[in-house]
Amino acid sequence: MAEDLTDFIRQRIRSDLADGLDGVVTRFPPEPNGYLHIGHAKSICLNFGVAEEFGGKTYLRFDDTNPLKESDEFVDAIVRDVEWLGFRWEGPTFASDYFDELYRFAEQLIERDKAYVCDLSAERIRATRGTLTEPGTESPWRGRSAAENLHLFRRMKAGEFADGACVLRAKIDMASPNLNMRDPVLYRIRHATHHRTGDAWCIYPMYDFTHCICDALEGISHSLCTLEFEDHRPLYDWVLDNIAVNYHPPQIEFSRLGLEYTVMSKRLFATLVDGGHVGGWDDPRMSTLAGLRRRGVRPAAVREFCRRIGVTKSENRVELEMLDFCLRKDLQTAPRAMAVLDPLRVVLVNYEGGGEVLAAPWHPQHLERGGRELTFSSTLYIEREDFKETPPRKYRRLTPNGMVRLRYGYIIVCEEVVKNANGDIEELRCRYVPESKSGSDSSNLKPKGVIHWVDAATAVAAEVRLLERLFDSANPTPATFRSALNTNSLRTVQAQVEPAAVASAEPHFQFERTGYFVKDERDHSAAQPVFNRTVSLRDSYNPKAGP
RNA sequence: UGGGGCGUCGCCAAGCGGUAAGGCACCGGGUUUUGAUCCCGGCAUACGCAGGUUCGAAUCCUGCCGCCCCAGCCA
Repeated sequence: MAEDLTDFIRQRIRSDLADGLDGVVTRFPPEPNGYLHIGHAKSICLNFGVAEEFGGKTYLRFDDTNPLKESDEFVDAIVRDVEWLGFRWEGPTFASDYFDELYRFAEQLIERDKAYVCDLSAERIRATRGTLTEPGTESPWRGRSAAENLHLFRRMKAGEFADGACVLRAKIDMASPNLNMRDPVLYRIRHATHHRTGDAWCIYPMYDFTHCICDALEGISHSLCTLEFEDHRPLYDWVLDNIAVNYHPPQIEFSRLGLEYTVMSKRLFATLVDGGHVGGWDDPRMSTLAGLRRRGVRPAAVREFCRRIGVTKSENRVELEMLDFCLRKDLQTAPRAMAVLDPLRVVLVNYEGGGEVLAAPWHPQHLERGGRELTFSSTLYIEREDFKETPPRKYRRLTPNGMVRLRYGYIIVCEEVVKNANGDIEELRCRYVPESKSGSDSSNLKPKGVIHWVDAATAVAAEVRLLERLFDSANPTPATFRSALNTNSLRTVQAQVEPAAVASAEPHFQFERTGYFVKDERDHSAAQPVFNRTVSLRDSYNPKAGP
């Protein structure tokens, strides 16, 4: 598999390798505080992708330094999703694995007079940080001796202080134009049970102190992260420059994925889940990996998508069409079946056969994959949409006295439209052309259209979930995403499905002319079939264009 | 009006001083018992703007303009 990706990160790695770097080591470092989404897939494909391409390795490292938000449930979900995408990792490791070492480095910083225990409240720290245009002011505790700081820090660790009583701060520069360098907090007190270390600790290191050290300890050759951490790089470097480590990874930033009609934040997804706006983290409308999977998206499609969007430092908002293209491309090889989503009964007035069976391949371009049998009888269902009393321009389906071919079956001609008292069409009475049987057609008739159908006698009733975008707005923001929710994002219909699709062990199907569908991983059973529409088929029907 | 980034076709994105790749979308046409797939063709005299350097600039320099990120004891 020759890769030809030339993004700036790969260029940088090639250059480092040419300069003597002895191996590529990356890491994917999620906090286990939620499920992964497709934005994470971009990072996963990048980190694991470059390691694979350059013969290196990738750590799956959980950044679990905030016990209030993290849990094993999320660890398990993340492991499952990365595995699903098809990547193999070193570890997994946890930031909490390094709590002892981290603590020792913190003491080292104190001994070197590079960190101090500050008794200011959170509010005072904020107030004295200054603003974007004004420098901050130094904490009154900044001048404490190393010995006193060490003593205090040990008491913090021993649990002698309440949450918020004090913190450990880096001693850098309160006048730095970079707010992150104005004596950032390194450790805070949290009397909370950690999902892995339990109650062993009551002080927890902050991200900026933790991440760079974990990278160094694991020998990460390229620490790839998103753009919002650019301002943190000086701090990343400062920490490693001021402790006794012999290795200092470079942090390289790229832009996160923006996708139309969705949000890209674990926090916002959590809000949707907790607020009951969706069925859970794996709701098929969610752009979480679990949601995409349940919707019927396969890992190859996600990887293809990530390959196509590239890696740069530009802000971006990718159109949904790009994702849909990748889904269809991947599913193009799925077996075909017929399902009528909105059934309209058709009675063949001149059909007297019984037990007739028609042959249909699983895939029209792969006859070697065999096929299935379709029963045929005098009562069928067709798509309500496939009949129009007054056809629009360029309509190629059934009309009064018009003819159409039933896919893999016969040509039929509509002779009568039966309506109920409300004027709604209740059934169509049609004549079939006996000599037009698919494969042995001697009728010489050339109908303009071909439609899908199922035999009412053998069709299986199924719940089909038609999923639309979760938001009406192409760009929902944290401020607007509640009001931007699309209230019609889930439409459930009672469909009639060809029995072979239900009987088959295959989960993914193209229901001809209506899209790609998957058996719902939670709710589907042979007795009560439930399908989700992964993506509709491309539709170039344009009555306004052309002749 | 601090600091850090980014501005190439509707969207994504190549390009790294030698005269604008590719993909998605869109528009034509062909094949087709899925208005699908597949195939062929079209689609930036132009690179945020203005100057400058150069034989030559999207690429270098200067100055503007626009957009994004940063004031958690979150990551």
